[in-house]
Amino acid sequence: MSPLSSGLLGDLDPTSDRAVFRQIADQLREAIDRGRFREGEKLPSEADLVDHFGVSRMTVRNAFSILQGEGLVHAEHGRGVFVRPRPPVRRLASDRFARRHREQGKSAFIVEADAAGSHPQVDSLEVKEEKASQDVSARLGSVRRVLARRRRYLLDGRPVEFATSYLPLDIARGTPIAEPNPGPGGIYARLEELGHRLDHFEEEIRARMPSPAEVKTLRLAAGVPVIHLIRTAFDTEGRAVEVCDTVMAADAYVLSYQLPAT
Amino acid sequence: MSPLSSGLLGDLDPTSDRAVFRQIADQLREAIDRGRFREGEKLPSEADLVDHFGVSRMTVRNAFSILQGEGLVHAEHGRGVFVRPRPPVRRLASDRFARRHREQGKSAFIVEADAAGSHPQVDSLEVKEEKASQDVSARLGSVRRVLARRRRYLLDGRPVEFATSYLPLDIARGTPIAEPNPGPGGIYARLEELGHRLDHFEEEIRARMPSPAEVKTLRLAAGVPVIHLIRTAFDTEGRAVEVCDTVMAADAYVLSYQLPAT
DNA sequence: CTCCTTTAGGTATCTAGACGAGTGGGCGAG
DNA sequence: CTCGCCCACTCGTCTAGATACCTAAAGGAG
Repeated sequence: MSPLSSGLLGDLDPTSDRAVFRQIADQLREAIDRGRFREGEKLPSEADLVDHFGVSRMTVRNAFSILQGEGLVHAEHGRGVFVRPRPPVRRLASDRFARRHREQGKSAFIVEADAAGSHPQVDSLEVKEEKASQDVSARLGSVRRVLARRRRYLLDGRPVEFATSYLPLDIARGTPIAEPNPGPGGIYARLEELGHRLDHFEEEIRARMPSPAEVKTLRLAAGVPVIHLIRTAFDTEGRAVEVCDTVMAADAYVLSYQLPAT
Repeated sequence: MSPLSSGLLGDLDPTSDRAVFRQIADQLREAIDRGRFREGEKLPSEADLVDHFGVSRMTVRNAFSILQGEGLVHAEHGRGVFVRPRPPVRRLASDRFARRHREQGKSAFIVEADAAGSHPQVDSLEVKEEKASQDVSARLGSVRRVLARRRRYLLDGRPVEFATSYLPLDIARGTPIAEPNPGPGGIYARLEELGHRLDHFEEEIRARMPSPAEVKTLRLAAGVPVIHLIRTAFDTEGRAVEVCDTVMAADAYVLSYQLPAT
């Protein structure tokens, strides 16, 4: 019964080359951008728009699917289509692996989330030895088998990233690193105790659309890309001692780096 | 005419809860992942799949639209649907603004692309004074108006990124920085000549789906996110002397950073 | 008052078909 | 042999339903 309170949306331009469903998407997008619909607010229903624009339902759904692909809205079965709220983001500073942050007790993720007032969780822990992929082997310097540590991170119940660390067996086997809980300061603290003093990290960053498996693991909404980060840790002798492969929900992160100008 | 050479695709599972169009998308995705269809290769036409699976055309199109959203395939009007080739990527190293790279002559982008054997172009140059956005003003330390330098970068004819640099007027006005071509070494070289010795940069990285305007400017295919990078340059006195806002086609870039472990 | 059922209003999926428009190969006219 | 046209194939857009299933609120049974 909401006859689309007049003024929110305009009319179609039948002379335009632009497809009708695109015009509808354009109008909705603009209305959202202008704040006519606020975050979390319900958009007009498909039926409302069918009436308003005098088009068939598929055309309206087509328009919505564009906006979904852009990550602007999300549909809830049986409820409606809503403006997607921007979730709070986690900022990753480039000094997040500084030694001083390791001295503490808990893992970096937990400490940081607690400080930000969120409720952190770590999940689906798995530690096992396995064959190194070609890529990991190349990064670690031709290792055949590795210790893999898999885990998923959640913030206030929402999965935000999952990561796998790979370590050469000659370093990790039989050490606390091979335990589910490696102890205070995480595996970097253990690596240093084992005599592998860390020198620097190298991070490679890509962004892409998630695979279906990633959508499931991170419970991603439509139109949310992932940030794929591959970090390699080097000790003072120049040896790569760990590769960490991380996939993050892009809408939950801002990465921050400092570069010297020299 | 191509009755879908048997074996490439299987059958539907009518007992499955999974929607038919998802099952079709799953099969196509798996076939692509397994290399049954190679990069650039044409997938079966909509009509082929309608015959093969015995479903309506909209159902097949729905399946294709999923794969398009994942960035796996792209459709060409009148030709077919093709496996999207992975374009060559540009690697951005974290030392790309090191002073030694500035001494040369040409801009960083040109030098680097030439070295990689590609044909670089810079485009849609615009230099003008304007009101600072709230965000830019905050980053530059409460400046009201700024000099904005806009440009777009292309590699072998393909747009890969566009960027806007913002500089405080008291620094840039009346200098070569306000010229379309700031001269060898780019604006960072000019800033140092003007006495603003650069100390470090701060980069903030986000990934998201592009706006329609960004799709147009970067000629982005469906299912390709953008990397949004905001760099702030600081001089040795701790003053922010430039903010550069860059939007990159995510499928064309790998960013690389070095972090100290100390 | 609580709990279950009903029902109205949403979206999800699917069908069947129509017309438009871009592409590229074949064929006939010259 | 060459050029231009036509046609088959292909994706793009749109219509008009039908059925399924989910959600939330109203109403009735206990």
